[in-house]
Amino acid sequence: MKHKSLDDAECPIARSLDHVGEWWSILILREAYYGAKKFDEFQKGVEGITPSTLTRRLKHLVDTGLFKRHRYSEKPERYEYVLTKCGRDFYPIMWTLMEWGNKYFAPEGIFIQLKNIKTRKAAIPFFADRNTGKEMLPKDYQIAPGPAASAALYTKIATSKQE
Amino acid sequence: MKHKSLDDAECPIARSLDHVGEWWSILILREAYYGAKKFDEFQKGVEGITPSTLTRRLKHLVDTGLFKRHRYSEKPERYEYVLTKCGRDFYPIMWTLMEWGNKYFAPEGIFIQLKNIKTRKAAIPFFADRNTGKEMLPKDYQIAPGPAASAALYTKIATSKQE
DNA sequence: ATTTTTAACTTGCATGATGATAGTATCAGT
DNA sequence: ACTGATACTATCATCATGCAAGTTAAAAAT
Repeated sequence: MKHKSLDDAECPIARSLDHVGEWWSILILREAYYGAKKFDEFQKGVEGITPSTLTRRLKHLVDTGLFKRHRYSEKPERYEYVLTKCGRDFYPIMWTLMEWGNKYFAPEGIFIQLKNIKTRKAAIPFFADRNTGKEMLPKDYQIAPGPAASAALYTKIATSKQE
Repeated sequence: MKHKSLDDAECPIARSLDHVGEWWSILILREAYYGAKKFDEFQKGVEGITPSTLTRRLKHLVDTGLFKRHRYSEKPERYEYVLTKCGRDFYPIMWTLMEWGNKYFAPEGIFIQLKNIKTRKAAIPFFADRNTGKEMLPKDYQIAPGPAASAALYTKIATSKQE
């Protein structure tokens, strides 16, 4: 789809989506977390993606800094796609998407879940605030303008009655 | 974009994306968290969206259970879009997208952030595991097959070398 | 009484992105 | 020479989107 870049929007959510908001991008990242590095691994893991789309998406993810394209073979020219720090730090979004999906869209039961590697116990993740050490509940927090917010954004948020 | 539904995929991430994976959807949800309910509020808040796309997206979000279309006026036929529980429970994904965007794509500084309503202090969210009460670090956790996983999925995950 | 405004869309068209399918290029091994 | 692995590229019909304008219907303003 044609749509303008959100990279200059005054909103970190919009900017994040500018990097991973297109179809397939997050599924490609999921495969990377599973350990995929090579083109074919992504193609097999992400069911239904066409090679041309995979090429485009990988290129975009490399261009915006989530993957690094690394040449792992000289003679036959071969590349692999490895996550950068930025790409690795995407994991909280992956985890929350997984939890939300498990909660609302898994009537047949849980397909995948997070497990503690040592104890083998399924994790029950929740948000906590480092200031208090306590759980962050939506009723106690709201989105507020930060130091770099423009006057317009400030007004927009100030006059909104958040849920 | 034309693409098959991921609703039957054995992956909660794919299923979640089936609901909110299209362009604009998450931005529309963001506006809902700001308090938007009416069509025009969404259109003003989500910069650049066209009314036809907004109509389609709202319809999809209503169809898949994130919003409820509620008639708030009889004489002039008027509807508003209110979040369901499922839609409200999307907030962790919104929060993590916001944090990730603030961390990597906000060179000018923070535009918006989460604040504790009482203390007015900016939150520093992190994941904790209810089993241990401690922070969940990616190195200690991995994606594992759940009770409903098929043999094929089990094999796929078992043979992957996760990062 | 007439005009303007508000609210919630719909319609039509050109453009751009995607899915399906097939094909290319290079090298390794048999 | 042939097969297979790896990493794509090419073509084309179809679908989704952006853009701009129009619609409906009531309320509010003049």
